[in-house]
Amino acid sequence: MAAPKQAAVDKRRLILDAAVRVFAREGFHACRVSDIANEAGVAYGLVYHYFKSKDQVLDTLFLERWDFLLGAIRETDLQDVPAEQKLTAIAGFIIESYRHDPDLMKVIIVEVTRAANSFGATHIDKIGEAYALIRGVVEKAQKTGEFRSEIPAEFAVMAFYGAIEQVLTGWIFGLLPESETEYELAKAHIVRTIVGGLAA
Amino acid sequence: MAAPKQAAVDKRRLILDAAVRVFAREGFHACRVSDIANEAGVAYGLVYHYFKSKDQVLDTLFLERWDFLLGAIRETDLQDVPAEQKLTAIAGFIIESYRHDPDLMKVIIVEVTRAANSFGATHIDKIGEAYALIRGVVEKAQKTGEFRSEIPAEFAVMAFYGAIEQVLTGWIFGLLPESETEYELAKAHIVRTIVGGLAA
Amino acid sequence: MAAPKQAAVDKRRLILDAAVRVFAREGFHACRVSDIANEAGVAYGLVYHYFKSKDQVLDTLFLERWDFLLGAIRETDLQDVPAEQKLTAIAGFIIESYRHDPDLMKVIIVEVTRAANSFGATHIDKIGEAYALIRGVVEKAQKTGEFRSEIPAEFAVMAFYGAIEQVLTGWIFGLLPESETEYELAKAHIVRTIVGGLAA
Amino acid sequence: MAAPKQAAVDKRRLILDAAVRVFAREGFHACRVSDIANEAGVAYGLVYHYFKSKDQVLDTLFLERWDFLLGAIRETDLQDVPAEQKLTAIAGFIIESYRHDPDLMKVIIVEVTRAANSFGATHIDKIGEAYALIRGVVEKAQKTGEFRSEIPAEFAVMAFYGAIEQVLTGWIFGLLPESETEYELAKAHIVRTIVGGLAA
DNA sequence: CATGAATGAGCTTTCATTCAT
DNA sequence: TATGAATGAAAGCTCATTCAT
Repeated sequence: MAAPKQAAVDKRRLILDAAVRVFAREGFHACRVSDIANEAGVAYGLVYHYFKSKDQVLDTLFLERWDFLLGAIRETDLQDVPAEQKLTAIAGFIIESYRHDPDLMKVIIVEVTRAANSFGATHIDKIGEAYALIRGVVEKAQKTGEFRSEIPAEFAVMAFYGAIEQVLTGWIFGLLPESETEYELAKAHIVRTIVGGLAA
Repeated sequence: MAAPKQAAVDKRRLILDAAVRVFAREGFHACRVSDIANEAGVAYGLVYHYFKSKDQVLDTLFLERWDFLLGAIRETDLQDVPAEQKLTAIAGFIIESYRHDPDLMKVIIVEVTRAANSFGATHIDKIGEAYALIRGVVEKAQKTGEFRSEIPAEFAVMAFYGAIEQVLTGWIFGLLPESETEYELAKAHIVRTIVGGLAA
Repeated sequence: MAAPKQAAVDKRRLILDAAVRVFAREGFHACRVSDIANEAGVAYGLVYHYFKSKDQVLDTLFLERWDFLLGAIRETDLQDVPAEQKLTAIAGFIIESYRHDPDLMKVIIVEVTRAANSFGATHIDKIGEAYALIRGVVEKAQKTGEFRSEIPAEFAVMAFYGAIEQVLTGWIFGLLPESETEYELAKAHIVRTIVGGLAA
Repeated sequence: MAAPKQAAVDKRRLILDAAVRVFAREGFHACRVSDIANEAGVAYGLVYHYFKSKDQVLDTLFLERWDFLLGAIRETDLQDVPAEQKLTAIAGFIIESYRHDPDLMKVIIVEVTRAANSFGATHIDKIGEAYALIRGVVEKAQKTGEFRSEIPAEFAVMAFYGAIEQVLTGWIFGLLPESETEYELAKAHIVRTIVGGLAA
């Protein structure tokens, strides 16, 4: 799948990037393949030259990013630092992903991660892999006594990941203010909430 | 718009209930109106006798349930109990909603609450209302000193609500075990995580 | 078909009159049977109590009026007056019909008289009857020498009837000014044009 | 919008020509888009590749022909000949249009020119333009004394154009005999009637 | 007579996908 | 590679008509 030629312009990349914008703006179901082609400035037959179907375009976008995320989590997990710091790194990575390309994260959350009847089902294993990795972090912390064992690791993971996705959803829906500062604050606040708790 | 007659069988209700099952099983976009009619055991056109469009069926389902949820949160907020107890009540109500009708909550979360480009946008105000009510609970607790003020209320709300939705998502995707006991544990764990934190 | 009871209100008549307004306003194809019922203030099942179908409503309206027109032409033809006077009477009758109920004449012209593929075909004989009667007037005038025989009677009839229908069409489309005076002038002008010609 | 390539066969033209036959045979409302596609021997969707809707197919047919008619009238008006000769040319052009493509003229008259509630309303300006041009011819003739001023030009136009349309309607309904000779005679008779009058 | 819930065939339109060039 | 004309299945929606009450 690596770009076979790296021509003047990589049309395949052009199409993928255009698809992100179109999926984010109109939604996967609402948009047409021709919208993607128009956005990319190519004939829409070309989309089918590079991808088997409209679905495969989204699959590609998701997998590219998600594998990157899994890699980042794995790497983080290898560090010899407190679990809290690891969770901060993971939350930070996801929020940086959003900061870097909000449209892509919007598409991934809205069209894949929560789409239980379509892409969410297709990629359930990949999605579960992320949860499993984070659970590893939590479980280790519980063993070392950094985290209390009272709360099952699975629940802890869901709370942690759900909090992140919800903050992103808040930005996506315009319900939470967005700015460089807000992004930074979000990283800290999420982990502080989940790890430290709201109680005084 | 309420059933004007309450005949032998309320066909309108029959259609709504069938729609929940069909939307949950196949997804809103993937299913056809005829699937709903078949599931309800009524003629195709009757769906359009009671509802203006396929969209309106989902709108109706969402609003019915969401207004009920808003009412429950408002009522909870009136109680003179600690914030933690209020959050437990709210989490409890949502999880009970899921226990009572998992299909309906699946549809609401998957097709509305996270559907930024379609129904989520339509019902953004209603959705935001729920967040605002929960924020009220948190802010009051911060004023009384029950919760620390360090974490902005908006973030706290997102963490709390996101954790709940994510647990539900875990059940929906089959990534989290489901049972009567699990439902009960979930209520406690979520609030304990958000309020008490994961740290030992 | 005579009103069987002549009740407090003749619902059948109510429906017919409502149909005229609705057909005129929205067109036969564009309107729904329920529009007629609403306009008449009755349940739309009642339309089917009095009429076999939507088509039959228009058939009834057309035949009622057209038979009246045929009667008027026949009567006119019996008079012992110059052909010009007869044509004036016929044009006068049609224009009076329009003045009395513009909606009905609009419906008859737009939905029947020119509707070659639907009601025009159904009622072709009735329509042709009118032409035949007028042709009789012209032919007699040609025999007596009042009209010149150069122009075949069929053409003369088409010119005469076409001129009238076109003036009505002008009113219907709002391309010709409408007023009591205009109606009177129209009667005279049409016959003067057809009989006397435009030439100085 | 003109065929950009002029391929082996111009499918767009094929569809338009097929539509004329189908509209004429079955009527605009009664026919289905698939009838047009079948008649043209193309796939269903191709109609929508070239036209936005079924309506637009008829719009296109009407405008193509009507603009041609307007051009012909304008050109005729520029000639320095008696008004009677101009009217003969105009009537001649319309009748030639019918002779050349009876189906198209049938469609234009039945589905547009008299369809007060649908296409007639849409194209009211274009239709009125034709009347205005003819009125110009009449008014000039009235100024020069060729025509008498007694009859308002608007009425004269309606009589003239109505007579033509009615003769065409006669052919369309099969109430008037059709033949090459008849077409020629019609041109002369119509103008002779309107200009010379029926009176001896 | 009168009602309007219930039916379902049939329509227009959309759009992912194919394929000849 | 690149194009966009061509395909046709599939879906939402309308509405004339029926019928139980």
